Parts: sequence; C-alpha cells; structure tokens
Amino acid sequence: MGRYFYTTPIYYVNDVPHMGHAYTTLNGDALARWRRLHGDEVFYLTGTDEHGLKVQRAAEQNGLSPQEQADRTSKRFREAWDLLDIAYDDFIRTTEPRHHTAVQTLLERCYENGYVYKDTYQGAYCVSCEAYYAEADLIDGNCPIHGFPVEQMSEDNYFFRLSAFRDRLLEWFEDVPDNITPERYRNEARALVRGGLEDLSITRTSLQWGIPVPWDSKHVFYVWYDALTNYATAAGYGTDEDRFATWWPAVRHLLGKDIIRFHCVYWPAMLMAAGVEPMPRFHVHGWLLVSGAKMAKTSVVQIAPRDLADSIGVDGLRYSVLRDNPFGPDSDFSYEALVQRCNSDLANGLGNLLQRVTTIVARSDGSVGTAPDPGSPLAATAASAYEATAAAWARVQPSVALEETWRLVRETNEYLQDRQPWKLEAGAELDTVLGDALEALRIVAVLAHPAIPRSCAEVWRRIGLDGDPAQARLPEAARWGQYPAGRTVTLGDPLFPRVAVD
RNA sequence: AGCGGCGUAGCUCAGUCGGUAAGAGCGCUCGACUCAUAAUCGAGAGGUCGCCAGUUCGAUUCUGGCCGCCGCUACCA
Repeated sequence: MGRYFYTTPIYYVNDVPHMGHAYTTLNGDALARWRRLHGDEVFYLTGTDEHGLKVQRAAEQNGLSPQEQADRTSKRFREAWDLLDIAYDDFIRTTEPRHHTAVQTLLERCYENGYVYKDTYQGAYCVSCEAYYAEADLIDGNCPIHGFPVEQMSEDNYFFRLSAFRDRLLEWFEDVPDNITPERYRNEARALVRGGLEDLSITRTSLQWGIPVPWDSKHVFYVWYDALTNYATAAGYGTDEDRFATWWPAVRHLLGKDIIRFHCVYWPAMLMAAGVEPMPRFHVHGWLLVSGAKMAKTSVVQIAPRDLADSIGVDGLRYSVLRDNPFGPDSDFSYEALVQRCNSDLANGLGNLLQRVTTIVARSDGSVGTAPDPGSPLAATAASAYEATAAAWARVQPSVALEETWRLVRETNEYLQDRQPWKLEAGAELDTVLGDALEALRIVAVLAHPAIPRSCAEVWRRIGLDGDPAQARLPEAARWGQYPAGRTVTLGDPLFPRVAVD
C-alpha cells in the first residue's frame, strides 16, 4: 500500500475562483481518487492564502477587516470545490493558528541555523501602492499603476540566505531524476538554480496583515514564505511531529508553471535551511489559454466553474477539462471544445452505451442482468485498457488515462454492433452478450471514477451493483468476469444529455 | 539581450531513449445498421512529423543553424 500527499497551491483570496484554479484542483482530485481506488492512503490538500498587502487593500476597498475579506473569499473557494465534487481531505487557511505555529517554527529554525540575517532592503517605493517595485517593472521610472514617480526607500528586513543553497539544490537535481515533472519544467527549474541565486528579503515592517516574526515582532513574514509553508502545516509541522513524519515523505505538489521559482527553488531551499527532509516532488502544468491569453490574468475571460457546470454538468466539466487539457503544456480552452468533448465521449460514448445495454436488458428476462463470458473478446481489451490507464495516471497524464479508458467504451460499442443482441432470441447467446456489456460498464465505472465520480456511481446503480465504484479496489476490480448474474438493471433517463452547441 | 520551452493529419493531441511507428479522437466523405441520446459500426480521404545542414547503413526521433510562437529574468500569489 502506498501513501500519497497531493497538494494544490493555496489560492490567494484577492481573486475569486476561476477555471485556472479549477484546473489544478481537478487534476489533484482525480489523481487522489485514482490512488484511493488502489487502497492507498491519500491526503489531498487545498486551501487559501490569506495574508499580504493585496488582501489588506481589498478589505479596505470593501469596507471589511482583512479577516472578513479572507473569510468571505475563502468560503467561495470551498463552495466552488464542493460544487465540483472535489474530495479534499483538508482545506487549509493561512490565518489559522496551526499555520502561524508552523511558519514561526520553520523560519525560526532557519534563523537558528544561520540562514536568516538582518539587512537593509532598498528599492523603488510607490507611496500610493505602499509597495516596492523592481526596476524592470517601472515605466519610465514611474509606478506602473499610478504613473507617479517612485521614491528610493529603504527599510530593515530579514533576508533568507538562498545563495548558500545553490550546490545542495543542484545535488538534489542530480540525485532525484524525477523531482520535477514533466522534464521540461525540471530543466527550467534547474536553469534557475544554475543562473545564480541571490538572497531574498522575507519580512516586512510596512505591513500588518501577516504572521509576526517570532524573534522581532515589528516584522511580519512576507506572504510567499508564509504561503509555501502551508504544505508543511497541513502535514502537522510544528504541531504534530508524528503526523508530519508520516505524510511529509509522500508529498507531491501540483502547481502551474508560473510559480516554479517559488515552489521548486525557494521552497526546497527553505526546507533545507530548516533541516526538513526529504524534498517534495513537483508536478507542474501549463496554462489554460483563451485565444492565446492566459486565463488567470485576463480578467475579462475569467470563467467561474459554476457557469460552466450549469450548462454542461459537473461531470461534463470535470471530464472535458481533464481529457482535453494535457497536464504539462499550455492548452487551448474553449466552451465549444468542452461541449464537443461532452457530446462525443460522454453522451454518444458512455451514456449511449449504457442506454442501449440497459434498454435491451429491460426488454428481456425481467430486467435481470446476466454473467459475462470468461473468454469474451472484451476481456483482453479491459485488461489492456486498465494497464494503459494505470500507466498514464502514474505519469500524471489524466488526458491520456481517460483516452485509454475510453477505448473500452468504444470497443464495447463495436462488440454490440457485431453481435446485434437486439436481434437475438432469449437464450445463452443473448445472455452472454449482455453480460459482457454489463461487465465492461462495470469496469469503465471503476476506471472513470476519478474523473466523473457522480456519473460512475449512477452507472453502478443502474447496472444493479451495490455501493459505489469508489469502494472498488484496483487492480482486482479491473479483472474480467466479476459482474454477477441476477442483479436488477435499471433503465433511466440519458446519463449525459447532449449539449446544444450555442 | 541572456536562459528555457514549444512547432506531428482541418482541429485537439499521443508517440518515437535513430530502424515495418507515422498514430488516436474529433471533424469530413461514402456505406451499413436501427437496441440506443439524429446516437452506433465499417471503409476512405488527409501529414515530405516547422525549414536547412551535419552525424549515421538509416532521422520525424541525435547535433548545429535558421524561422515562428511563448515563458522566466527575482520580492506583483
């Protein structure tokens, strides 16, 4: 039995949930469900990042306290994930006491180990923004937001000695060939390390909405170092060392490519500085693009998951997102493509298959299901579909996994076309053909469960099985021949109604 | 500019650690079927695997160059 601790980034509460957030969260949910199907111990973590200047600002604008602002937006993320059937095991908020404890513990260890020191931070400061800007961000020497001249300011900050970790980080890359996948992002992360690392300022005195530095209460930790630590917090760091020892070695971070630097360079260095082992593993994905524009930063095209789920269904959305957007490269995201995928794979494919099988069963033998043929030609298809599906999930390629699973759907349709059960008289041959089709549906319901849990449970129910495919245990559950004769099969409304294109 | 990535059928994408591997789905054309959600099944058309050169018995797969697109370049999560 394995152990898997999957994480999403924690989402910043100055923004409401959109498909960019949902993409990472759905992939994590499906991966977690796939592992649970194997009886593995799984801990799936998501949450919200609630400190920092932007939250303080948003709160002021809305006439709220920062905590109220955080409460309000954090709730919207939980609602979005509940709507999408995200089975998270923990939802962490960085304003929780357990997180304060973990951040203070982790960074105090870094401090005690000599990797944190006080120095003066100097930079271009915009008084209106109350924020520093890098020279490159300035527009003709002016603040990019207000257009006013910036001032050279300086303040005392604590710095993290990132520069001390270059060699150890490179050793980590050397020792762990799959520390970051896909490989393209591993290369990018390694290039960042090789390119040279400068120390980082990790505290602020100009800001109140943050976690206080334990050895110097005038400072709060800068929000990134607060945020990254959430993964350790949730595993029990600083509050439950036994629990931490159990889960930390199993940690796998899912993240978008835009935050590689923070996750794949800064975070491992912080862990090294604090003496935490081992290093996490990282699974990095690209962006969903809408007409070539990154969804997360193009406010006009921000799409709320709810709006899509309303028109194509929760499982329609889950399936399409996972199937059509390979985990790794950037991919195009469009409503038309979602609808197309729902109609072809779900309505015409799985849904229609279920409908034709249950219809024929309902017309014969009083709706009672029959047993499959141990020597069915579909047995080999089911076996290879499972193997290929499992291999793809293991490589963190949900789109490929679903493609492989759907081979069984397709070949079952071919099989029915070939045997023409609607022409057969009641008897052994008809029983065998229907038994085979029901068995194929049973196996598909298990293999597809990570992507479309709700629909698979309904398939399970309609073919007369007890419980839920979530309770099935792979790889045994994929073995051909387990559908029991004598169950009552239910004919219902189409499982996935076709979606109109407009 | 430096560093990094991407470029495979109309579309969305797999794949090749160099050799019968040029693939899938969708879309399209023709045909079959009618149990089923105008669904299903079969056949077919469609690509010099961005361009050029090199290494090799052989490259889409390796190396170099070029073209096109994109990301990062540090305190904006």
